[in-house]
Parts: sequence; C-alpha cells; structure tokens
Amino acid sequence: MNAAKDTTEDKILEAATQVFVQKGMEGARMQEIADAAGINKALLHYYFRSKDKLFDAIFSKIVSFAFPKIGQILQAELPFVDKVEQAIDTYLDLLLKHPYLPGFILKEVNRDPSVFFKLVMKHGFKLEPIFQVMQEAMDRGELIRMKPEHLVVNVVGLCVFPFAAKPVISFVAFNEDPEATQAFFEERREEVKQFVIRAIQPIN
Amino acid sequence: MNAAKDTTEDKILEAATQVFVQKGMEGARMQEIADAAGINKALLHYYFRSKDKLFDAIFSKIVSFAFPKIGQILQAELPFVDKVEQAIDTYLDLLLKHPYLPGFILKEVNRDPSVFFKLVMKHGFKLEPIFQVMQEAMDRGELIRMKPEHLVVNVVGLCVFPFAAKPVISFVAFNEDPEATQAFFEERREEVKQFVIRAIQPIN
DNA sequence: GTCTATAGTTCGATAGAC
DNA sequence: GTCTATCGAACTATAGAC
Repeated sequence: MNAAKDTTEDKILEAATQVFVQKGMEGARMQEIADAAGINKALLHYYFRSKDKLFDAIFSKIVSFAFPKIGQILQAELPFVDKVEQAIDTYLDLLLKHPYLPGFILKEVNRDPSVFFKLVMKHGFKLEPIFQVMQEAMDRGELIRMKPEHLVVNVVGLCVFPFAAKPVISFVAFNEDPEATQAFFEERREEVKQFVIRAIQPIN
Repeated sequence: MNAAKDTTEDKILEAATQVFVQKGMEGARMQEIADAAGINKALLHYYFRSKDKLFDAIFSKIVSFAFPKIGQILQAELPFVDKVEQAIDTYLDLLLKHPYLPGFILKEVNRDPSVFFKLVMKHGFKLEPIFQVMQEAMDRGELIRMKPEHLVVNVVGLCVFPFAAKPVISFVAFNEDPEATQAFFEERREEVKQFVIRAIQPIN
C-alpha cells in the first residue's frame, strides 16, 4: 500500500499506518510509532502537529485505498452476473492482501463517524450509479427484483464480515489452526460468488 | 438485558455495561462509569478491583447473552429451511434490540482475542452439532451441498455486518436519515431470509 | 459501604541544545 | 531536521476519614 521512499516523512507514514491499523487510534502510542519509524517522539510532532492530525492522514489514505471505484467494473458491457463476480474478485483480492482493514475501519467509524463522513464527501463516493446499473439489470430480467441497497449490503457483508470476525472464526471453527483458517478465507472467493449468484438469479 | 435491582453492585454493572458497550474498553473512563452509576470512582474499585476485572465481568455477561444456543432451534423437527428462518428471526430480534453489540464485540475480540477465547471454552460453545444438522439436511436433499462453515459465516455475516457498519450505511445510502435507516434495518429480516433461502435451496 | 483527597503512571506535547 | 529532557494533563488506583 505504501510506496516506501526513504524520507523521514515516508518512514513515519509507513510506521504510523502499521501501528494505527493494528492498534486503532486509541490503542496506538506515539512512542511505538516513533520506534517503528526508527526516530523519536519529538520528530513525529515536528512533521505532524498532533496524534490526531497524524491519524487523519493515515485514515484518509486507507479509506481512499479501500473504497476504490468498483463503479467502473459495474459500468462495463458485461452480463450483470459477470460484473458481480468481477466486483467480488476485486474486493476479496484487496481484503486477502490487507486483512486488517475491515476491523480497523469498522472500529474507527464507530468511534468517530464524522471523520469518515468528511472523507466520503471529499472524495464524492456515490452509490446511485451502482443502484442504476442494478435497476437496469432487473429491468432486463438478469437479476431478481430487490432493493439495490440490500444487494450491496449483502455482497459487502459476505466479503467483509469474515475478516472483521477472523479471530472468532479461527478459534471457534478451526481451533486456531492458521493453515485451515487461511484455506477457508481463500475458499471464500468461489463460495461468495456462487452464493450470491444463486441468490440473485431469476428462476427461468 | 439487565435485571436492574437497586443494589450498588447492580447499578455499577448497569452503568458499566452502557459505557463499555458504547466506548469500548479503551475509550471507557472509570469516572464516566461512576457518574452514570451515581457514585464515585473509589467505590468502583471497592466492588471490582480494577478496570480490567470490571470489564471482564461485563464482557462475559454480554458474550453469553449474544451467543445463545441457536443449537436448540436447529435440533427441532422442522424442514431445514424453516429452521434457518427461525434462527435468522431469533438473531435479528436480538440485534434490533441491541444494535451496538456487533461493533462492541468485534472491536474487543480484535483488541484481545484471549479474553473471548476463555469465555468460549468456559461456556463450551460448539459448532459441531450445527454442522451435523446441516450435513443431514444435505443428505436428505433439503440443502445444496456446501461446507457448513461457509453457510454459518454467510448467515451470521448477513445478519451482523449491517449493524457493525451502521454509521457507514446510514450516511452513504440514506443521507443519515434515521427513519429511512431504521426502516432498512427492519426490512432485513425478510430480505436476509429470502436471500439465504434462494442461495441454499437445491434446484429441483 | 461510601466518601474526599491524592499518590503513581502513562502519554501527548513542547522547550531548547546541536 | 533531529535529539534529550521534561512539562502537564488525564486517568487508574489507593489511603484514610467517617
């Protein structure tokens, strides 16, 4: 996620990202970030005035990274089912590479929604184009009739939830075996696609 | 959730539950809990030796409340589809009454999984009986063939995820209109049931 | 059991030398 | 720009009177 140049500012951003994502805003310590960056606390405050400002910089970077424009996939000239498969693939790729993102983002959004809201407005994320693609697919009979909001929440939930609940799943279902857990998460790529497709395909 | 007797200990437990669930272990302040209980900080330490111990008491209560034995529903003599509907109904009832639980539990489980693990072992939650019911339904042809782990994760995710992501959904999809958001969450009872049933019913 | 007062720590932030 | 040293606020925990 980080193009790691060697300037001090970049080292700080990289270290802060790692610590904030793992511990959250409240759990992270400026000292730990300084250690991870190989510098001292005073220098953190020299580059970013406060812990809040440093966190905002990292959170902004992560949100714009994790909310990419799936819209583009959905605009392509493909059967709707194929678009859904591509969207799920794209998201699960990203999540398998960055499994901590769901837990981190959900935690911070519940702690202080306003920070997230400002970012959404700044970047102009909109659901309407996605809803419209779904509506057209329904009109063409490629998709069962349902509220687009529910379909989006269902698909995102099926992709994202297991990562947010990873410790629970690993312990309860796989006795904390890391390999079995990892295999399960990789299986979900096919599992989620097939589950969603069965749920949304009209019966001929 | 609390049988509110009037003893000081009960007032503490009630106040601590409210503050911990809303702010989390790291965000909660002993002073705030004391204020909410109408007492002072010293008395918190008199009843519970430390913030950690107080938190453990609350977390234990909440986990055993939120992980009820759905096993019983699944053991009943009903078609598998009906069992699934009942299980979803039961869980969404609980979540609609206690919408903060998913965010709280996910946050704390990611912060310190070991506390949760001890509780699971103490209460002896097991998935095997649920898996077995699913396996039998597959053998009878009432359920499409799939790994039981995925079905459980899918159903739980569809129920739980929207609550953990409520601020995001409310803002992005409903412009923070509380009534529209509430209506959406109530619709999910039927939505989730139909979505799951379509996804798991064998094609005749 | 309940209170006031305060000790003891942790941590974000800043002063000031180099 | 980078460091050491330290301040000051916030917070958990305890001492001791009633």
